[in-house]
Amino acid sequence: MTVTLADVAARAQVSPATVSRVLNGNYPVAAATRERVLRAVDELDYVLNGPASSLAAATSDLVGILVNDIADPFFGIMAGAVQSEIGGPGGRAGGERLAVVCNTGGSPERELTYLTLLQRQRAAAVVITGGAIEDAEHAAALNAKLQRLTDAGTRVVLCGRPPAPETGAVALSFDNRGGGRTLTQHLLLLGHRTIGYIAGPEERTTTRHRLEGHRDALAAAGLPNGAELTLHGPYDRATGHAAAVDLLRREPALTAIVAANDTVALGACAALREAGRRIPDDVSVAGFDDLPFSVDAVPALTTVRLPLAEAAARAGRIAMGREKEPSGGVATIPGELVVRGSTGRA
Amino acid sequence: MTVTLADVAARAQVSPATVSRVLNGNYPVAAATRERVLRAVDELDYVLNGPASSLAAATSDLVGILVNDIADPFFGIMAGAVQSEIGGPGGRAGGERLAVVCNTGGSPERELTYLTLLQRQRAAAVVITGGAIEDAEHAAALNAKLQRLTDAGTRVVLCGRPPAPETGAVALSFDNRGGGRTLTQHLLLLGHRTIGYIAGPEERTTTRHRLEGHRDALAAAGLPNGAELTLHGPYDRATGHAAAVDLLRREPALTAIVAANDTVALGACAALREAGRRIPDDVSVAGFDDLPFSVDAVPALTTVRLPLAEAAARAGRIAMGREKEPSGGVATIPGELVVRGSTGRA
DNA sequence: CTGTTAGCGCGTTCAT
DNA sequence: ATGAACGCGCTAACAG
Repeated sequence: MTVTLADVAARAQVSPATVSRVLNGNYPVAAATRERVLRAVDELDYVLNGPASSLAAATSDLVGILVNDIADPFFGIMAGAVQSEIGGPGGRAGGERLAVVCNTGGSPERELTYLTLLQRQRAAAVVITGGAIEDAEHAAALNAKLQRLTDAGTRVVLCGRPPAPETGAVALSFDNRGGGRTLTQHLLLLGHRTIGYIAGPEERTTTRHRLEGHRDALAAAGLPNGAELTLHGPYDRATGHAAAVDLLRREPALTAIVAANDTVALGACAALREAGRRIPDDVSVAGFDDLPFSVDAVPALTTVRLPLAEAAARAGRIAMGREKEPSGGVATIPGELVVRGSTGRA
Repeated sequence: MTVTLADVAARAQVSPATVSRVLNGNYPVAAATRERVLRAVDELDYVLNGPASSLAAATSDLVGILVNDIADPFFGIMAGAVQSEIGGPGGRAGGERLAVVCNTGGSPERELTYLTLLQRQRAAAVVITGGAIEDAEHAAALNAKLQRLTDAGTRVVLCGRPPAPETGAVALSFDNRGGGRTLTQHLLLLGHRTIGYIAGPEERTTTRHRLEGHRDALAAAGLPNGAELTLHGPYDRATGHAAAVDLLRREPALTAIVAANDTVALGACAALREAGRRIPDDVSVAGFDDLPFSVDAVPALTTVRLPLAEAAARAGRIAMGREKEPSGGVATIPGELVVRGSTGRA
């Protein structure tokens, strides 16, 4: 049979309440008593029943982390950073909180389903990473859900996505638009005029903002928005490869390609090499995010660095109430242009 | 106040028991009644209380996944694959199970702590990824913990680590030794005789097995084991970079470097380039794992492909009881040599 | 500082 | 096919 708190109490000759207090460390207990209790716990190999204590306390030690795809370093880095901040003192039962990582695959339905599941678990907090899906119906459903979560006392932090006004959720957004603008300005400065753009999936804030930044820069230079040299696709290598092939076919004279992110850029580089184009001599290539492998690309990738780990760590601390929210519940985190070998003069 | 099962029951004019049955779908309920109940659930925005049902049912919908570092694609890929298999029908309450990802950072203490935390949550299953730490004391403690988990009905699957005999845990191990041997054989065949080896951290099964395979191949060719050209370090880029610099200093005449994994290999490549050595003309480089970025390295990395996603998916299915265990509870998964541009004739 | 008393919300017998 | 009653194991008042 499974050993319970009462068993420990009996063995330590104290009341169940005292055992609970020792285990949670929330109330003062005499050192001698505590010692006796801990010994009993040890001797009986007792392990607290999480569901039971969550039920009684009406809160759990679970923290949800929503990601598109945990296998993608972009999300893996953020998930790891959040997790590193949710432990430590402050929680019940030793202060160890558990991270529930939910792969939404970018699906609105799964996003909502997971939030319901986390609500069911009475999660202490939820961190939602990555851009949002731009669909009015889904946005309404999502915001309603966020509202309900925050009403129930679950702290919600958005990391890398635009604010969700009136929901009680805190937002740490990346300045994707500014980053996109800076990147394209850099290329324009190098003399590029015919620039292909491999965008992310449509209907996503990240995609739209980065693209808008690109077009902002183009417009500021008096150039057309290059819509006919803009292709969309998932944030993966295959997209970059296929799109680069396509771009080369459409416009053999292009001198630069901007990719939605570093992974896509890597695919584009491969296609360029296969087509016999030298980087950056014939075609410059730029990415976004500055994922760890980007510095080791050959040539190293020019990109926009997003402080993923720092931002996610901050999101984790805010979710735990260990850092105060930004004023207005919203903060915009800038990206930083990192110029490396993959871009050069046109 | 939070709405409970009883509220739903009242609104649907049925007993709480009936609502429970509808929600869990485990007992027959008249279609009309079910309809009424579901409508009430919807109208009240009712969300099941997870802790309460876990307490009553003595089991939860949580599945633990232990990883060294979720930001490392090696682990991210496995975690994602496990998660993709733990949903679906079979569980309670809609069959959706939640993945609790635990970053151990390779620390034995954290490994044990997380297992206790998962035991506390009454996790339905636990998948432990990556190699084990070779320390008798820790191994004993770990095995005892695994034993207790399996005794309590938690299914435990080891993915990418050697079996833990007598614990009730199923093991899907990678043939790191065979992979290491094959890789070094490949280099020997290309005429390399002075080979540097950048191993992983000491005291880890993965490190030891890959290194043993390397030495097996060396021995079979009648060569010394090359201990003086073997360096240890964490599985990261910095290790690869620093070790390659060191190796070049110790043995300027070396013609090949084998790295503990692809990430380390990338760091070594960078150091080699900085030192003016061409790959593979001057020095061949090989990695291990075949992570996604390896094909895009320049030159593309020769490596040993491990079917991470497939193995982890299988681990997930076994953990859910949806696939039968391998005979004896142990399966060895082979790696596959992938020859690309980073290795050439000596 | 410690013991006593009530539930927390649900699943599951047993009846019907 | 449905209802009534009990208990899962623990925490949180309230006493003392």
